[in-house]
Amino acid sequence: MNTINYWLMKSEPGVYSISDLQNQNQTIWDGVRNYQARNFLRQMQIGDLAFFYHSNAEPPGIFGLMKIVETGIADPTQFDVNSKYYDDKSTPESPRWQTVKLEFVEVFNNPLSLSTLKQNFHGDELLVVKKGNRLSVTPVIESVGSRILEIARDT
DNA sequence: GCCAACGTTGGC
DNA sequence: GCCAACGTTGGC
Repeated sequence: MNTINYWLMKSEPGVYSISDLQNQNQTIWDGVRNYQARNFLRQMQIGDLAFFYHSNAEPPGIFGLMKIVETGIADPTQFDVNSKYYDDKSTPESPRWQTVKLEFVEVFNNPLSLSTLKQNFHGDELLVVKKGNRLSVTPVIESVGSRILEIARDT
């Protein structure tokens, strides 16, 4: 079966924003150092769609869409002694942190701020609106994902 | 394996 | 800047 999954991925726009991805077209999503988030990265399939969420932003929310174009990439920053994401327990033979390559799809006409998301979805439907949730990579159930797309593309 | 101390995330 | 809600670390 080749079902397309939806994901939500957070980044602080001051560090890396949807505009940065638009300019670059593709990026490796590096720097994730949380096991639960990494496990979701491992589950991603080529062709899956991911919402780009701006955290620590004004306002926080979903601002665009990207697509997974490559999976199972060893995060290069884990081997870089000068990176803040360096992990001395990880080796190239058995890397601890895997990630994906993403391609820009679109900037949303109607971004969905966190408050808008809270009006439309509950915490059990969409983890990012759940109080206390800090995961930077989360799955989005399909019906919620397509509803977000509808709202985001509405003109 | 427990859990206190500490660090981080991220909304407000 | 505040602080709630986590996750991680390390002594025992």
